[in-house]
Amino acid sequence: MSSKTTKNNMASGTRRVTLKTIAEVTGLSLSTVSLSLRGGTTLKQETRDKVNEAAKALGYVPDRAGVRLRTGKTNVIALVLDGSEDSIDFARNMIQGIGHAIHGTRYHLTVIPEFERHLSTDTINYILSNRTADGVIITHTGPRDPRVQMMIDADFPFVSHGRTEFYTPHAYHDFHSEDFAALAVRRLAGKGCRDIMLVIGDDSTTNYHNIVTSFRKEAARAGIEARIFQGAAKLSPADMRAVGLDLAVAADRPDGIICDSEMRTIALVGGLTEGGVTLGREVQLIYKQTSGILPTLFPQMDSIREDVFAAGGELTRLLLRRIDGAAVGDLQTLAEPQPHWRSG
Amino acid sequence: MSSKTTKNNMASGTRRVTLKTIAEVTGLSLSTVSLSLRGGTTLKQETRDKVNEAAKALGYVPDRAGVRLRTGKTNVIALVLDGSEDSIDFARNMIQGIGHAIHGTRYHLTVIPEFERHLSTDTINYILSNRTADGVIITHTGPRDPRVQMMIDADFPFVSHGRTEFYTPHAYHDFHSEDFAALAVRRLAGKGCRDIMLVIGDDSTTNYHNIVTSFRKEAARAGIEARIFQGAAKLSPADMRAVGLDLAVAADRPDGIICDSEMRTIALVGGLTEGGVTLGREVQLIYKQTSGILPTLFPQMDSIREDVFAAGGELTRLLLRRIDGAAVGDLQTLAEPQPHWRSG
DNA sequence: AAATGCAATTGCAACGTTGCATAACATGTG
DNA sequence: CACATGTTATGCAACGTTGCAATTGCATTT
Repeated sequence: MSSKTTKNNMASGTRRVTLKTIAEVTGLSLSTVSLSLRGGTTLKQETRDKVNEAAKALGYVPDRAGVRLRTGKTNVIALVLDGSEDSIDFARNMIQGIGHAIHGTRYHLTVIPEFERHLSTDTINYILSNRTADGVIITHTGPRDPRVQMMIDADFPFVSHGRTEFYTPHAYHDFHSEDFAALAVRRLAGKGCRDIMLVIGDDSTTNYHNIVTSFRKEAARAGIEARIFQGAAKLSPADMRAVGLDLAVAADRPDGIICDSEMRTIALVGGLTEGGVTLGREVQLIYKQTSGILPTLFPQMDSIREDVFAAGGELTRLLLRRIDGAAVGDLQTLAEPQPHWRSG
Repeated sequence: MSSKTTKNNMASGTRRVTLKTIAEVTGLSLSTVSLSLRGGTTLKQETRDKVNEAAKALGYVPDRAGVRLRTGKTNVIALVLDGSEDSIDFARNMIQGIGHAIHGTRYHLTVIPEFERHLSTDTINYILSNRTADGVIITHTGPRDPRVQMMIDADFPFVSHGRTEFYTPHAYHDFHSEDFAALAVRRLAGKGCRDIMLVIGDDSTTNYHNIVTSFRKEAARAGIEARIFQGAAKLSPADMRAVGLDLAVAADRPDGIICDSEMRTIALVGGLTEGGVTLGREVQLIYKQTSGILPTLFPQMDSIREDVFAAGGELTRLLLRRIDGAAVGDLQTLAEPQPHWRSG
């Protein structure tokens, strides 16, 4: 007479398996079952086996709401997803990387898309005050990123894709942008370029500064002319294409270009080509690549790769260790750029 | 003596605001506060105002774990993210669309990346049996998609990006692939093509069949030759490029091509161009476009657009209505293809 | 035989919320 | 004045979990 009136029905109509169910089946108390499942060492081995068996047979999975209410642990990590369009399929790769890393753990991933960058502190504030997640992953980090500041102040577990300039250390995983720029400059110099240009966007990120600094330094070392085209972030693809066209026919056309974004590379190459430039001949171009499709599009062009899938995985592993209390000093890693040089 | 030992500390050290807090502040009982906040009409207006004021002043937000434990409502929607790479930035656009639609609601988005397609029923099964979300969004739906079957059987709220062939109706939002194919064929015919080819991948989706059927029908009506290049899904971008190259130099080269994917379009165009074909001259090409970057890359080529951001928003709205109990018959919508014809 | 020590198990309260059943109170009716 | 009626507010139990304090059973020791 109770099975019909029970609220706890699953799709199939059977009652949900909770600790209570296991307790009833095994004849043990609820507390014992709970303790056993959490690996209580004071329990008899026989008891523990019995509980494990029953849990497995019944397909027990701890109720997230129960755990969360009692312990405060959400078993959720939050990805704050920047709206940036620089890198093709960045979101998919990052999410797949995270997903791969949390597979088999109790963690779920919630994604919080960001629409307006200046409101990003609201997002973080919401997560902090509502205990929405156990940890946060942010991307496109700035040197004095207010989101980082907030989470440091709150002592909340997070990891940033990108470094900062804060005195207090924090967990991060970052692309080694300095090496990227240096590699690119050396490659261009090696190909005989004497007047190179860096096309780069979004100066709000730390990577921007790292690239610019390294670019200048390495060009100086190689003794070649180095120019920077800034503010590309605000340009639409069509405008960027126009820039490429202008560049192609300019009197002081550079003989080497480094581009930090796939989207800009596509637009730029379109303009340059339309302007009559043959890439790899009159102008050498090296771009930062993440998606795998661009090498197919531009098989003759050099590129340097960041593996965003791997970055997602690494960020996640760092974050989980941070959540488990690891010292942030041990949670700082860099990914080496992977050069893809064409024809020697 | 209790403030120090309290567990419920927020980052700032202040106690978390719960119904109890409001009850203490207003001098009302916990039950009354709860009732009032949920809009209990039996309460005096004066009381309700008092509660609302206090809640606002204290910044009360209902605890998700508490609500979830008590009611079973998770306030979560789950996006099962297909690993497909056909469409550039599909994931970002979809997620942003969903994010935009749930903004201001109590819903959060969790994303479950899918690695192996044949395990997709495990994912759904997990969600169903663990009450992980209130509703699910799936993409890349097949005609007899087992995920759909499962959720129909379980009477679980979901919406699919794509239609199915099941007898039992369900909520969906889909791109009008038939119109896409028809539009494309007519455009090619109008440009004088007499021998057109459809390059299409992944025959596991319903869209595949819709496109193929419509393509054949419309070509027959126009009285032109119609070929289909199948199985493109399994080809790498490099292989696809090779296909383009082969096609360019083939004796029976088609004079018009329709491509259903951005990634394949990029690779294909690369091969065709390398083979000496000038798109828009010897061969006309129309592709399905979602990202906005391709028109910059191929300014001379026609395309037909699906707005994935809008699709994400629409899917979400349908799903939320479904969760609220709307009849599925009212939750089926199609998005019209948006032609972007170049030069008249 | 009572007391001690130890191993193994359990009762209880709490986390924040909701909804039912009931209580308190004021007002109107016989 | 006793009683019913309606309005407004509240007590209580439950959702599933955890961790502490307490209990049980049993073998040793005094």
